Amino acid sequence: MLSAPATIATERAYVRRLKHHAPLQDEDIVALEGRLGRVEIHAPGKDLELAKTQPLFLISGWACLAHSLRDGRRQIIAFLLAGDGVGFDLLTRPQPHIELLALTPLKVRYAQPGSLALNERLGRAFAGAAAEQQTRLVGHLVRLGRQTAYERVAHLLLELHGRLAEIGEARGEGFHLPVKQEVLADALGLSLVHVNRTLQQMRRDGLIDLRGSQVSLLDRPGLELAGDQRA
Amino acid sequence: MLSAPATIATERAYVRRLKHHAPLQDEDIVALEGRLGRVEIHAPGKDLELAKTQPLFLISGWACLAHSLRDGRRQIIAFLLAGDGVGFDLLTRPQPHIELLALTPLKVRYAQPGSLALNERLGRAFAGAAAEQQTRLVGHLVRLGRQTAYERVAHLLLELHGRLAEIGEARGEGFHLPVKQEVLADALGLSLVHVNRTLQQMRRDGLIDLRGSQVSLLDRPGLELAGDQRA
DNA sequence: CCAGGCCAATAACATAGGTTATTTGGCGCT
DNA sequence: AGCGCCAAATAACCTATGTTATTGGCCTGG
Repeated sequence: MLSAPATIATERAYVRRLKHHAPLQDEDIVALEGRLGRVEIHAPGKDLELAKTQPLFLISGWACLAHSLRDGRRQIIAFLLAGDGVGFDLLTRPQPHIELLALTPLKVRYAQPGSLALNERLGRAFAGAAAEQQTRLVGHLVRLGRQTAYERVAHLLLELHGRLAEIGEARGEGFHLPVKQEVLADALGLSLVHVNRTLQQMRRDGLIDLRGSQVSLLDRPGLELAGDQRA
Repeated sequence: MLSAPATIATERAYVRRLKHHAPLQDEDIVALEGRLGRVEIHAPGKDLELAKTQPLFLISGWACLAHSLRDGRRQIIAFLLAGDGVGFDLLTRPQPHIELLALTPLKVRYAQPGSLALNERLGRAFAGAAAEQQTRLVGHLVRLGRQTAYERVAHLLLELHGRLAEIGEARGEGFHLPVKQEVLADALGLSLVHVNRTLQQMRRDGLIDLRGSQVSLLDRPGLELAGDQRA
């Protein structure tokens, strides 16, 4: 059982996420919660060992899925935020050589192994959530394949802001971006230095404000013009 | 009903594919076939309008999923070969702005809309197939984000050869690559010219042989050294 | 058998982005 | 208050890849 209201709100980001994709009944939630287990907190930098662990939901904090090459190059496959699930269904099913990395202090809740699609509605909810992740994956692929550094950064900032807004972690046009530029670089397929250059340029262009790890999207139309990838 | 044995073999590439992921019974196949419908042939260059169409299996030929940006830049998300399904489950579920493009004369077989996971076994088979596509998608992402042109080409050639071998369309270390270099470029996030340069270089390095659209992997260890992305 | 197209192959040049190194600016710790 | 550390910010230089253009082979249609 959960205690304080504030706790409830955050503990259940994943419920809101799932409800977003299918109209879940109270009984579904109960059934789902029945399959959820212990909560753990991990320190930033911790590798959660995707391959060996049970599926889990992110309660709070940022994580990422990353693939490292022999020589140390690293590609971040996806960012994971509160409410995101890992290890269910398809997306984020264990894959060779992919690690699940805590980027901030991370609170996760583990689930029983095996599908949590306990009924039709939950099935649709999980499928919807997985499809959403998949869409983001494709967007990321397009970024890496065919967008310039400037476009990639703009596109990623918009994506993150949108996702954070959905889970109530944005403040208007601003949000907290708790990652080093090195991490952005590994996500965007760029060098650390060039990420910095690009951020400076966007700052000079008046598109964003950046102080510490606080970002503000000052000129959303401008950012969308720069980053959007519609046909 | 199918007529000639040769036809059976190719018509059912998707059955072999699914069996690869779960031990299907004859009754499963029958049930599945019952939900499959008309066969169509499309000319190269044809956009099959992913969003408007039913799910389908590729019977023969090559296709791709592609995303085009406003200014004409294009990113190929995935290559699709005989036996691959499109529009089922997650991967290749209709997504905004993504087109399904025939790269060669293409024979496809449409399915009833809705899930074809008619039972437990079929469900696992489809999930497995989707997971496989997903793994490839992630591999592609790493290619685009963190590999050099040379590495990307090597990695893609190995992937294609592997997939073609699985469906009996490779000849030893060689295979037919029925796409223009422009298409490779759009898949690899490179320019046409640089793809050509890179192929020439690999040729000079004795890694591949290239005559017309026939490719041979002359030095597999060399290619793997160049292209593999294991940690 | 020639003309036109298409695509691979090159060449020459331009640039986005990578690399290495140095400086600056917080910020916690003693 | 001063030290040390880490990450952001810059600078200078380098290179992989992009761009634009030209050429040559090959096939196809007339």
